[in-house]
Amino acid sequence: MTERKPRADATRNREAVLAAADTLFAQCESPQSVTMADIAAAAGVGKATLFRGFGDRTGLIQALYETRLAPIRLAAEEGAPPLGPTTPPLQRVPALLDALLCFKLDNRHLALALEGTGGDSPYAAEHYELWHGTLRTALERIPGFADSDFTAHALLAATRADLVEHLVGQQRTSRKQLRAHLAAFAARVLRSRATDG
Amino acid sequence: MTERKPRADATRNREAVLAAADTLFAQCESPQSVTMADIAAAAGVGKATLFRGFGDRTGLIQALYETRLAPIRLAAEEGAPPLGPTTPPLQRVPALLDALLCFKLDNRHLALALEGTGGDSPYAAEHYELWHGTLRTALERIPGFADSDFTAHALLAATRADLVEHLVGQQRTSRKQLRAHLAAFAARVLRSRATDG
DNA sequence: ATATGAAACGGACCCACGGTCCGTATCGTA
DNA sequence: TACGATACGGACCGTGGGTCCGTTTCATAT
Repeated sequence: MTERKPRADATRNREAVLAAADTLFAQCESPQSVTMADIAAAAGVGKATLFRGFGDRTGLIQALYETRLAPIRLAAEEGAPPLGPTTPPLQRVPALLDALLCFKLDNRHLALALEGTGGDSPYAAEHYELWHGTLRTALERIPGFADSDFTAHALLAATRADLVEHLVGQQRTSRKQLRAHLAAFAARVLRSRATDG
Repeated sequence: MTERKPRADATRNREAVLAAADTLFAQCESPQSVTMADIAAAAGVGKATLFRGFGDRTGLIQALYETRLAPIRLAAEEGAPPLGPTTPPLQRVPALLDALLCFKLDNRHLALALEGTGGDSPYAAEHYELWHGTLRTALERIPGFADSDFTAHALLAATRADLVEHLVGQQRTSRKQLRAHLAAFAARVLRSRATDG
């Protein structure tokens, strides 16, 4: 037997940490105020366990974010319309953006924690590449659509966590309004044909 | 005499600090790596002088940013076309965005430092309100243009410092390309009439 | 010139937080 | 039940933002 089962306490602790971090970020005022020690304490675990399991703060936040996002990502990669790849791009692009926006609305603090990690650019994260790739591909399928790479970046930028937080948290924009705004914006970008002068 | 002249050393030190911070940010690899102690040392000044003069790290960076941005801001507020307020909006909006982009290209590290301060949202900064207001006003002047408020946010989001850094610093996009991309994107947004269905 | 007090100075100091170390406890296997 | 591998936890460390307070320097009034 060269295989070795992973230890039970390790996986149990990993779950405990993710759960604790999730609730802490959800409750907190600002992600900045949630420390690694807080998370460890809330999970009933030593600090070293956090760093052993996730590398560093960014790693933990990314793991948590990725876990939460997984269902949506799956739906976008191989799910049914309107998110899945079989959807015609003119419907799929707005659907993808709306799904992402809703996710950020539902996980404001977590998204804020991820994008505001400080030193590490949010554009380095794996999941960003994924969304960007998906969106870019969809845009490329629109006949005569140019600059799909930059356009994908620009559209994603409109869903940045701190912008969402600013509009919803500070300026009291409603969820419905924000979704409508983003949809209208995306529509504007998509509607405009590349037959410019 | 109830008035009192400001002390000479105070103003002199303020300038020294701003100059030192400017060069340090310009040279550094990542804004994160420039510490307050570094700036104080480079300026030949005690740390307390930084905090007395600017409040905290964010305050210092904002002051520096504001100083550098002032000429462009002035041109946008009361200058001649194509930046000034007399320009027709369909030309002015792209001009404003291009000016802002160029500024961020020329001051990548500084802009990165400002937007990546961590706890403090870049949307809280005074200068953001200014740009947003200017852009929104210009958009409102376009007949039949809806959602100018959100659109202004979304367009500005396409010039975010970390996006610029990602495209130029990591992905080797050239200055010319990036400007062209942003211009094309803005054109797409502007070209599309609000006569949607 | 000089006395005077307000304003500014500087660097030692504090503390919160991310990250590490290592002796100890626990798990899976034989 | 013995044993090696793996994970544990909390004391510990370094760094960096921000503060305190005794000292110095400036502008003013005589």
